[in-house]
Amino acid sequence: MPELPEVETYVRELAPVLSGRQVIGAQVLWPRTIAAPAPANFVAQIRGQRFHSFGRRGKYMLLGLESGLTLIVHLRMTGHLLLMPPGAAPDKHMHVVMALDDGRNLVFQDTRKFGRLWLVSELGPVLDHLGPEPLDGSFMLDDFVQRLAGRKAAVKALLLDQTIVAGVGNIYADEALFAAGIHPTRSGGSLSRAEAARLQQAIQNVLAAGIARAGSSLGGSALQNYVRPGGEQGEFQAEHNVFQRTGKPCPTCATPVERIVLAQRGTHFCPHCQR
DNA sequence: ATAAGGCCCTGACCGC
DNA sequence: TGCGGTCAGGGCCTTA
Repeated sequence: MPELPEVETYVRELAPVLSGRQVIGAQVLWPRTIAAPAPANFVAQIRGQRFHSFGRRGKYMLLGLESGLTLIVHLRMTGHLLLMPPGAAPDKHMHVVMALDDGRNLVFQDTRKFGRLWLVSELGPVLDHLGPEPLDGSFMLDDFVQRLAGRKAAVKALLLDQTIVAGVGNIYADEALFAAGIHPTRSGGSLSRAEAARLQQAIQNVLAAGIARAGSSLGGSALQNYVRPGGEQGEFQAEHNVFQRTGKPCPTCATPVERIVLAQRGTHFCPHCQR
């Protein structure tokens, strides 16, 4: 599933190939994909726009256009933003097709239809709810400690809350808790300052490592899982210590990795190393 | 304010 | 082989 490292990989790989390209037309095949504006207005407004700048906030991709509008893309579970050569075969999961001036198509494809696109002049309404960005120096220990203080919810659930820290999803939450040696069911408020500091550092480390390996592609078909804009897989799954490794030995102590359900999410951890 | 649960979706997988 | 049921899950919404 696309989290911060996967979205960052998208931005880095799309920037050099999309920069300066113009959208000459667009089709919306599943209207609910367009969060704003109304789909007909989205089609009218994106026509003629030229890609100009590339950024990311949490799990949101920010594709800046020359006019000042921004195309915001959230891939959610199974979304892909693919750059397809001329004449590539369409499939039923392609919900938005943007024709580019070089003959290629920029296609939003999403099996489960949870992903969303916005075309907006102001980012605030879409992004303002997000907590600090974990890798740009705005993720401060004092603030993190304060956000966890008094919280009874499991620390794993709090890591998935995008208002506490932006961009962490199920994979990197489990991996960060493992790296910090913290049990996922611990309440947020029960963490000492030293534990919060370890967790903060672990979040930054696993996200940076994920980016360095172009994200995590898990088993299954390309339709279901993260692949890069050109269709290639990421490589960070080879470095997962606990995520989707139920029953396999913990790399540190060889205790079998356990799986529980927490906040409606599969949660993987080492019962010996994480306390 | 916080926590918990439902909802959106559909392919993969399981048991019969 | 075919079929029905269950599962996965990010963010948003409702409820308590």
